[in-house]
Amino acid sequence: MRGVNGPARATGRFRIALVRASDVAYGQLRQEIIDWVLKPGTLLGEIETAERVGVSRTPIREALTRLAAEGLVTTSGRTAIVAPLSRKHVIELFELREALETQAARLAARRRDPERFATLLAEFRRGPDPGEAVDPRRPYFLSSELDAAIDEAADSQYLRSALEDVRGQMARVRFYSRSNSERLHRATLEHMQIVEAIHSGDELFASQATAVHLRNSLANVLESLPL
Amino acid sequence: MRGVNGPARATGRFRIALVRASDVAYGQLRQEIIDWVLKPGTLLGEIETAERVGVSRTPIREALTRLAAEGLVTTSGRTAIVAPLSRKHVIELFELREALETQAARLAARRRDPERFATLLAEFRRGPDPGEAVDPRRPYFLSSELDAAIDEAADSQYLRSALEDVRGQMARVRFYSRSNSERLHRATLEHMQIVEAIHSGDELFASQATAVHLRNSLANVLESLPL
DNA sequence: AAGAAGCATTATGTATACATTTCGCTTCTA
DNA sequence: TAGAAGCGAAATGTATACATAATGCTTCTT
Repeated sequence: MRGVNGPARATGRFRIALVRASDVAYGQLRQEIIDWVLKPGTLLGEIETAERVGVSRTPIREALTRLAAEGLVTTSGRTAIVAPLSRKHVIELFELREALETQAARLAARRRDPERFATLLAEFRRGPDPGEAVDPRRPYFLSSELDAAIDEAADSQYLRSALEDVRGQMARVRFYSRSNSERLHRATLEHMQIVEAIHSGDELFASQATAVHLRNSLANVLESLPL
Repeated sequence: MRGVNGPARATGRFRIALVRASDVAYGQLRQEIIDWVLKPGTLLGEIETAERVGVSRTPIREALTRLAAEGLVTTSGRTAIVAPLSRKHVIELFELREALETQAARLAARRRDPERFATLLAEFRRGPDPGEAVDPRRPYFLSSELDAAIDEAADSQYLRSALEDVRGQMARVRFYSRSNSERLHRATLEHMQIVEAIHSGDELFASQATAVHLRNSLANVLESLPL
């Protein structure tokens, strides 16, 4: 397999940025771990993984290193495995998440652009247009909109990158725990309360409402988690 | 340079674990960054770094990937540089640190072994033995003892690993900001208050005392930081 | 003289070769 | 039959070869 390497290709005046093989490997493995195609504990042999993904061992190694730093892969001795995920792991994940999200909410309340959160609040309050079908994915969309707005408002680089790692883990947890429409509704209400607190610049209540939301969320996850 | 590879060597019934070249590279680069031998913004070319450290590019690449995940190296496009460190970076680092340390203190107060923190408190209270010289490094030693005790008591894996990354960054900041003996004394008093709070199981006060300590610490760092 | 174009050097990204260890299987022995 | 020892296959760790892109310098043109 010669001559397939090189990170980018220039064609005329346009530059077509070919993604690096290590990025492809990282993205694919990450998605497969989140989607439980690769289950917790699965052994990630370099050679086997390289052949499966279709690149050589070098970019696989880099991808595995990155995933290990992100917490999705654990390296026990010489071998890399998909990070285990027990109830204890989930609980500890939420302990980190609580630390990060409450701080992010507090900073967001301190620095937010009120316009931005007024708009977001309107989106939360707006139901489906008349005659339009209810989009079951809308709560998830709104939730990620909120995450993005908080990240932007909090404007704290290190906090943000720590949160990104945690969200990757959360995606994996959420994929496996069954979503409950009753819980989904209540979660949306909790999100609205957080948006309101940030909008009004109430740091304390923003962090408290976030803490409450996370406790409820953890309880729901643990309840619906078949582990 | 052939035949120098291989991760471990078995000799008789003892196994002498040879460290991997990537670990050596990681450790050396990390220390050099923390000690400001490699200053913020320094370009870390793979070839040059490999020759300097004395290994090939492969382990250097892994070390750089790890350092990037840890936040000590920034990768802007294709090139890796030692992570910049402005006042803004320091402030944002403390925003993350506040989130993590207050949570760790809270969890530690919840789960601590009272004996452990009673012992630690005694160590804090004990002055130098009669006739013994005052050890100027003692405050730093006590501080890291406290960190270890909190990590152990909090018993939360993800939180701990996030804290480890932050502490690496902090070591770099601390190395550059001048230590002030007046501040050092007050910091020790603040530490004692944290130990007391955790010892008595007072979660709220443990996190509050930690927050206060971090604010004071940040103020001191910013004051003595020649950036 | 200033700017653009082209070429050479150098760096990164990837693949692969090779040394060594580890792990599993077989076989031998008590 | 159980356990240990030895052998072989496979995997990891490292070095290096090679392809391509980026960078800087020279040169040509207007």
